[in-house]
Amino acid sequence: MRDRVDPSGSCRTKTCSRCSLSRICLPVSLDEADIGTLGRLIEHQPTLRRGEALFNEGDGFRALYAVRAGSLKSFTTTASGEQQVTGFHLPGELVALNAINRWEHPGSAVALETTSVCELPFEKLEDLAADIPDLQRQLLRLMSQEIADDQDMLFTMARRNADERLAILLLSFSERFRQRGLSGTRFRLSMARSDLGNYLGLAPETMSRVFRRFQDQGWIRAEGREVELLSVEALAELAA
Amino acid sequence: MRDRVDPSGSCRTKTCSRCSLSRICLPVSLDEADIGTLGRLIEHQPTLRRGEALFNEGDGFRALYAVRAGSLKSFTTTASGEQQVTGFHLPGELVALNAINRWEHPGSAVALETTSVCELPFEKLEDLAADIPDLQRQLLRLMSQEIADDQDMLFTMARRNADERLAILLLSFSERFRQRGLSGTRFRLSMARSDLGNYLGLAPETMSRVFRRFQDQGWIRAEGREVELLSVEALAELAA
DNA sequence: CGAGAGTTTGAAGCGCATCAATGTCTGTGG
DNA sequence: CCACAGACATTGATGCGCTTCAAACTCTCG
Repeated sequence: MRDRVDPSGSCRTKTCSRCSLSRICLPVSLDEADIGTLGRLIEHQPTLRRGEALFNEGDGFRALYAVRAGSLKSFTTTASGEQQVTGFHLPGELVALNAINRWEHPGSAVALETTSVCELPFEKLEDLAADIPDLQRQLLRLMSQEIADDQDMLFTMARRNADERLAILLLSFSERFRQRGLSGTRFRLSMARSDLGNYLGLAPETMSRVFRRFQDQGWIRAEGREVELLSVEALAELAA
Repeated sequence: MRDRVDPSGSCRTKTCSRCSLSRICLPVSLDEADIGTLGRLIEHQPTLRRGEALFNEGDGFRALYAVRAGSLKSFTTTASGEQQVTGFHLPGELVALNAINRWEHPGSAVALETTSVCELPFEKLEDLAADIPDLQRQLLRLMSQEIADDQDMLFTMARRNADERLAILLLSFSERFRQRGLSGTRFRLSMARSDLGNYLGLAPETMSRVFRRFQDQGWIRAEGREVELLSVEALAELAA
């Protein structure tokens, strides 16, 4: 049996060494000793209820956050009050990478369910990265990947229709759940349809219609927030 | 008189110390000595003609590039041959930040006019960043800003109509030219309308129509690739 | 000067947003 | 445990903004 990553709760101590997420989180590629050092950096591991904010747009930036369990959405808000969802964050993923330059959060992050995170004070993380080459490299890699992913998303928004966008998103979640040792074909989306739609630049009504179309085609089964992918191939063809 | 950055040609030597772009490029916030060290990293300063590629999608990643003079566009290509422009790069800006993780370029970069760049071998840059805390910080800041900018662009694509998109783009260029000591109200766009449109997720015909609308409103004057902003206020209001 | 790329303009159609109404879930207090 | 409120989801009808197609025009540069 393949190694499994327990996505909820097996990292109860303020250390990375015994955290089941260490293979997909920041410590990836660090050796034992360095993982220990990194773990000692963590000062707080706040737990948030559904709807609670990890930070708000405009807040001062002090730390990066690694999701330990649960999930978050990031979003910006316009003057007129509308929201734009910029991303969803699953266990092992880093939040606030966009806040480093201005030393201020350009958007908010809110828990989509009961969620706990590891707080990584950024100045200390920087100091540590200067001492541990592998950590520096990993930080740069994660940020580089975030840039590549965002640019991919730009392409999706610019050139794909509603069906293709949803197919791409479903496959993205599938892959991310799989990496975390969960099923890649059956999972629970913790966010509302309207959040998914907002992220994809589509109205909630359109989301609903596309979900229906996919079900009518027999490609997925969706009951509320539970989703089952019945034909990954069909979705992949749409996404191609 | 304000300091001016000569955007073309005043950095003829393989050093950052005497480069007029050092105040907006990677060396920002480094001291004299460190700037010298950084400059010694530069091995090549290739010059590209219009249409020549700096690198192609799928090429191995070895170095970051800083634009010295001229301009580039980044883009990805689909299986079916269509292009998606992911960015335009002006002097002082870094190219290939999206290639670090996979050690491979996820897109191509092509010169929009005669363009020269400084090649920064990445592994050496990493080593140097570990020695020079300010350099490490600057690298992380630049990448963080790129993430924030891309996410901003995502918002633009998801929620803005054609007029608003063009207004936002024109103001972005205006600001970037201004930072480089050039006029923020009169400048030459080195890329085709179709590239601008592609970047904004709009058809070339739509670009043409929006340009016309802006001119009819008296907000801009456009003759070919020369653009003059007549009412920054009107554009800013659209972009708000 | 000529050719090909880039631009403009008009006409038609389609995809998605919007509006409106109904239906369904979730969690809370009686 | 049930009833209810409020958020969320679904479905249909309509309209608008953009794409697409087509054709003429105009740069640019070899």
